[in-house]
Amino acid sequence: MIATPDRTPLARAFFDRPVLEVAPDLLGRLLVRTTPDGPITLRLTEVEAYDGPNDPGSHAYRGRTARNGVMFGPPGHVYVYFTYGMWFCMNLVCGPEGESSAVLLRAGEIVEGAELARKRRLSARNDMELAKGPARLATALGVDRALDGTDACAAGDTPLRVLAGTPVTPDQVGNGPRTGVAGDGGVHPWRFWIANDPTVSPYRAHVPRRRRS
DNA sequence: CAGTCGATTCACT
DNA sequence: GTGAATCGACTGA
Repeated sequence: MIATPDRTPLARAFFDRPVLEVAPDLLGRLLVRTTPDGPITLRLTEVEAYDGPNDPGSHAYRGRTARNGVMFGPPGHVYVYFTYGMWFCMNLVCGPEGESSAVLLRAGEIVEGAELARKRRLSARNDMELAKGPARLATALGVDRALDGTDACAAGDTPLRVLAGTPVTPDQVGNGPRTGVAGDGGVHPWRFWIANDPTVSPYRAHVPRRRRS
C-alpha cells in the first residue's frame, strides 16, 4: 500500500546539494501550481540534471546571460526558458548560489486539477499525455516566462512550490542519456525516471536541424 | 547586425 | 518516420 503523500514543502537545503543527487531524489515529489482557478498538482516522474559550468549541454555552459541569470542565483528557484518559438520549459536551480546547476522537469502525472490541465492541453489524447514532455508539463501547469525566478521554497500562497510527496526507492529509478541534447552534452546518463511509469516521455536523440533552402 | 538553431510538439504520410 | 511551426537568444563578424 502507498502512504499518503507528504504535503510538507521541500526546504531550500534540499536543493542545495549536488545536482546529480537532487535530480533522482525529485522523482515522486509533488509540484503544486496555484492558479486563479485552483491548484494543479503534478507528481514528478522524469527529470534531467544539468551540471553547471562543466556541462556542455547546459544553458550555463558559456556563462551568465540575460536568459539564464536565474540559474546562477540561489537554489530552489524556478528557471523558465522559451524555446522553438513556442514552448516553455522549467527547471529547479540546485547547488550553492553561483554554481548554475539545475534540474529540467521533463514529465509527471497530474494528481490534482486535471480538469484545469486538460483545458491547457487540448491536443492530449489522454491524461497520461498531459505532462509527458517538458514543454507539455509547463503548458499543463500554465508556466511561462512570467514565473522565471519564482522561489519554489517560499512560504505562503506562492504560484509554484514543491512538496515532499512520496520519494521513490533507488531500485525504482531508471536512468539514461538526456533527451535531445547535442554533442558532448549527450553522453552523460543524467536523465532519471520512475521505472515503468506511463507518463514518462520517450527518448529521442538530438537531431540537428536542416538548413532552410 | 544577420545568420543560426534550439533541453519540442504536432500533424501528416 | 518526416517535416513544419515560430521567434528570440546567442554568436561571431
